[in-house]
Amino acid sequence: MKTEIEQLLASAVTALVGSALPAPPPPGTLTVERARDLQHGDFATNAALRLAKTAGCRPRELAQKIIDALPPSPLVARTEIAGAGFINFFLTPDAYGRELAAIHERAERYGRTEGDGSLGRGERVLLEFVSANPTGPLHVGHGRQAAYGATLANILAAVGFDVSREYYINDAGRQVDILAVSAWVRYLEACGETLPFPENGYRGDYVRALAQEILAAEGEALRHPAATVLAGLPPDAPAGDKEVYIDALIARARELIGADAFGRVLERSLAQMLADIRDDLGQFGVTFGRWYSERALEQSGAIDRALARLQRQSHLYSKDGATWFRATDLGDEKDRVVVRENGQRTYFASDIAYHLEKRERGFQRLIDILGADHHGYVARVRAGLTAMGEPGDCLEVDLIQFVSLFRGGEKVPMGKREAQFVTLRQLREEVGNDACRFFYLMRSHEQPLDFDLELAKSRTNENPVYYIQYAHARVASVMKQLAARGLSFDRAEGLAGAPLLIGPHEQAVLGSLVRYPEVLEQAALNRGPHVLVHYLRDLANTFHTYYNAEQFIVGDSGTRNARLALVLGVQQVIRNGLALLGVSAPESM
RNA sequence: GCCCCCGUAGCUCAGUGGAUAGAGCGACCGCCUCCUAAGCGGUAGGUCGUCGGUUCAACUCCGGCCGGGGGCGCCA
Repeated sequence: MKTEIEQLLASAVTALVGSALPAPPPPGTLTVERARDLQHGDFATNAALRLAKTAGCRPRELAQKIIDALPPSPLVARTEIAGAGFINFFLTPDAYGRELAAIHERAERYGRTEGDGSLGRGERVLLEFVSANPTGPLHVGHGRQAAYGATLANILAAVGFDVSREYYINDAGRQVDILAVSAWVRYLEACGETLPFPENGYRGDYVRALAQEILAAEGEALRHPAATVLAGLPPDAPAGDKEVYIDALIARARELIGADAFGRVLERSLAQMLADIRDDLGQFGVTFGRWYSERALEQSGAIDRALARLQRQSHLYSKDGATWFRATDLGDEKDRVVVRENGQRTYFASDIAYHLEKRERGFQRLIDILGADHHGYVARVRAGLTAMGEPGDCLEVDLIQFVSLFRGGEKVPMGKREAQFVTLRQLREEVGNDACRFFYLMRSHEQPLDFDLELAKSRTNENPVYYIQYAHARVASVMKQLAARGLSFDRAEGLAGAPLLIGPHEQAVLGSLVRYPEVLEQAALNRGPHVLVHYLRDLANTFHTYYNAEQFIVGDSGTRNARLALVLGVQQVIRNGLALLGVSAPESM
């Protein structure tokens, strides 16, 4: 609808070039927007205000010329000049009737666009999100990233982007060795050994579960006396350095049980963690087209290729025995190590290799969704891409602010390495998937989120989750009522009767309903799923208001079908919107 | 010290240059003999942190302060 009006405006202004206007207006000046106030019609444009200076006349005069040049349209009932020079467009009842028919016709595809006419124009986008280290269960912060990423992917796909979703598995570094050694220490405990747990180990209960699996698979073959394990190790924190200690412990484990057995412990632990993460996300309705292994990346030689490419462009140098990337040349605040003194590549090295590889696979746009604590990382990866000859702006990073849980007004303490943290799984089980996804998406991702557990769980009118779902269920209820009275819905008659929908509440519902496609585009452009959440709430509100004000929707035979066409349209749009959010649309509640 | 995010109603937050700044919750007052009251209507509540700048127009853009959160490793 909006694009049709914009096209009218564009053709009017184009017709004025040469007479009232010296030159065609710069792109982006000819936009129409939803009027905020009903008195201002349906759409408004400030084009005359913006073009008045170059036209050399007063805004209101130019507005009149534009109006005179507007081609006739079945959508526009009338126009007016308002305020300093706004042009307001009032739509015909038929304009809404057509859109309502489109909702019925396109059904679950309503709002979706694809191909050249769409916002995305089929551009290939790689959306990488969650990518949590497979060293423990997902926590509530990952949950927000998962909900955000999955919904953003849905929205981008709906407006015509060709979206691929990917999870990058950091399975190559030291942290998985730490996971393995943590599991082995718990295994030794399970065998009956007594030894201190490393400060820098993973101490969550899930590690004990891993130990039990190892015990079941290996028996006591990997058992060694605690004294042998600890002999000659440096002191752990607080007396010593916990990093040094755990590295020594890893080396000791390899030495005692052998590299093969250590590898089996590691593989088993990794596989178990990944299975848990995958299952957790799957239950949350979050799936990926590809789970990309850092080790696979390494084995493919991609990291070597990336480093060679940097070397060739003279972006690398040696200092203190390490190899550095001259990131400061490209906007980063300091240079970054890519190969450590001990010969190991850094996480950053594999990361830029991964991003290069994404480009090589043909993705025009790379979107990373990361926790807010990763913001420093943006400039350096972008610098890396630029150094390798890729456009730095092909990478976009959306940072997701932190989540705080509240229970009865009290903040729930969370910490990653401590045993006490709240997992996504616990959260989902406590409040349910629908409430969980809804609450995660309710706020802008740029805003820290206070997640109120009591509110999310409550089945009262305080809880915003059910409000939208209830509107959907209410329409289903109306249809049941219709059937119970031996009546049926005549779609053709309903759509033909759209001009009968002239009551103020009906107009309000129609006005809200037809905004859906615009809202999707706006949500996509802003990378803001919360825009959709707010819209659905607004639509549900206009519907509930109508429902309460209307005496009896199925009652009057003259308007019955038109009204049913309207409320079924509401139901369809709500269902489509909730589907993008990953929230169910129940038939009854 | 440097970098990022934020500051809007009592609380939680929408509003990325336009017309009289909005919503939910909380508070107060109303609405069920009929399609689900998980609903609806109404009232109260604001110098948009602050000072300056940019322009026809600033909550919105720019700069300085003040306040809150986060980040600055040869960790990931």
